[in-house]
Amino acid sequence: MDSGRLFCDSSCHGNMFFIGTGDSVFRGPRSVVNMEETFKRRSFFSLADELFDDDQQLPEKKRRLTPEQLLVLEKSFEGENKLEPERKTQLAKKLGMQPRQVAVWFQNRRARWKTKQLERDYGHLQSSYKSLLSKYDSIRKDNDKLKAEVVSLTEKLKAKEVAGAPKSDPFLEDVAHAKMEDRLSSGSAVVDSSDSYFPNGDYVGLLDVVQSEVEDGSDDGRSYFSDVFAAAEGQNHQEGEQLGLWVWP
DNA sequence: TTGTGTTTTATTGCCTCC
DNA sequence: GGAGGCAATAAAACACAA
Repeated sequence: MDSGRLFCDSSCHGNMFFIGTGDSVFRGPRSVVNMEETFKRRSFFSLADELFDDDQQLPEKKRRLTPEQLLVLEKSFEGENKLEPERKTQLAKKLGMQPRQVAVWFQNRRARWKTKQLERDYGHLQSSYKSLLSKYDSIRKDNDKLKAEVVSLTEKLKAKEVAGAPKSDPFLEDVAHAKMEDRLSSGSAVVDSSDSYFPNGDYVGLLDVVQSEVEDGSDDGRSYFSDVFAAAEGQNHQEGEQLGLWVWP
């Protein structure tokens, strides 16, 4: 058996060298300059003479931490996920570990926590997006419905004009115009022949403008329902903050 | 038993902060 | 410039299906 022999053959990986054979190998940096430093930094085999016992057996394999050690480390991590030097030393002493080992455990634990957190954040964002999308679809449908009503009423007004309806009072036209704008901007304009603000008025121009804006895409629908989107975004903002997520400003 | 995928422990190199 | 953090990665340990 060639235990303890330093070699670097085809089994070398990257910048590593191996001591020992088969399953029991000790890996360290290939660089000779760094060897001594690396031996000092080793956690399980922190010094070269720790590698082998008196019987010249193979070095101890990398071992997992005991459940007791993990429990204490987890509790400590729960309290504070950053490790100040004093706490590191205390934990190492208490658990019979190298301080470096404790530091590495915290580092890896932070990495695991970050991964889980990203997964959670992704899930929350996905559900927020779905909820917003469904609200948007519903608003879009309402908008389509209103557009259809506008078209229908426009046609009725045109027909009435052709039939020779008398011109209305210019003052009443102004009032009706203002009311129409108000109802359109609030998104609540439901107009039918029995409840019309414009018994004799000519609002084809106004209606054409509204209709063309919607059709040519110069308005994405949000300007008509800005309050709804603001509410949805506000809700999302609140939810995001509650969940500790990044939220748009 | 063995092959394969996942988790855990550890190293390296780079970056930032004091 | 040294200490400490993080991302990327290696490899042992472990889990599990075939």
